[in-house]
Amino acid sequence: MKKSKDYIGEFEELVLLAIVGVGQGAYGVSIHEAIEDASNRSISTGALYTTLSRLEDKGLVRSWEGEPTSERGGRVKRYYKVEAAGKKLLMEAEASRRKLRGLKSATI
Amino acid sequence: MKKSKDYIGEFEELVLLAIVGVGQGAYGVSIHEAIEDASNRSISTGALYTTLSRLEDKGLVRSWEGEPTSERGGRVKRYYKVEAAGKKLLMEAEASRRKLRGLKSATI
DNA sequence: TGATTTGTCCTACAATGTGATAGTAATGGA
DNA sequence: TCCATTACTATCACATTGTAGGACAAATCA
Repeated sequence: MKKSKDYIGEFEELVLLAIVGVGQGAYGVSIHEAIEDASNRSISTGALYTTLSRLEDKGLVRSWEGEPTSERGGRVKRYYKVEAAGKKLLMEAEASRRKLRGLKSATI
Repeated sequence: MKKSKDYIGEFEELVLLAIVGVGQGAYGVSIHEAIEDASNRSISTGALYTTLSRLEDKGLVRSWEGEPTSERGGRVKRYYKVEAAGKKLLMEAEASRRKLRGLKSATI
């Protein structure tokens, strides 16, 4: 876990939000699906796993392996959970935008 | 004006929001100040101008030179305004996040 | 066994984010 | 008048993020 900067990138934020949103049982495929649904853009799985691993390096998410299921091809899943540090950054990102939107001339 | 992607980066979004928020008379220094105030992090001017120029290349903002003022050192300012395409991307970014936050388990 | 399915991970490159630093035009005062 | 000072914009080079395209792994089904 590397020391993290004090903010997160655009895609990193989507990934964190997706993990929180999916909740229990968030893993690669379900996270991927949540992001594609919400953003209407297609995300390569490579992009997702790379980002997940960077987020973990920075201590913003934690992951662990589950049990293999008995579905066909039911390979072991890696589950993800957002750490407190990750939630804090999510809130800060939102707060910054809210402040800017709150300026007198903001109309968006 | 290059063809833009269908989303904007984290800092780009702050810059766009700041321009909208500052409104009439948004220029380098006032935008810089708005972002630092809202985000509680210090932004180098280089980062800002580089980003402004990229946003303009992508057609998301427009800029024009103002008149020199009569203040000491009152050099010509370059004013900025967010174009419709920029506002659209701002709304889409917000919409994606809102959808993710709206998932059943979202608690943030 | 081997084709198929569900999943994860790696690699290489593009785009974005950043500090450091330079440059330009105006003013004010010795 | 000329230079220090002020207000601002701009460029460079490098770090960090974002991304596609496969490769790889393990389980099931026939």
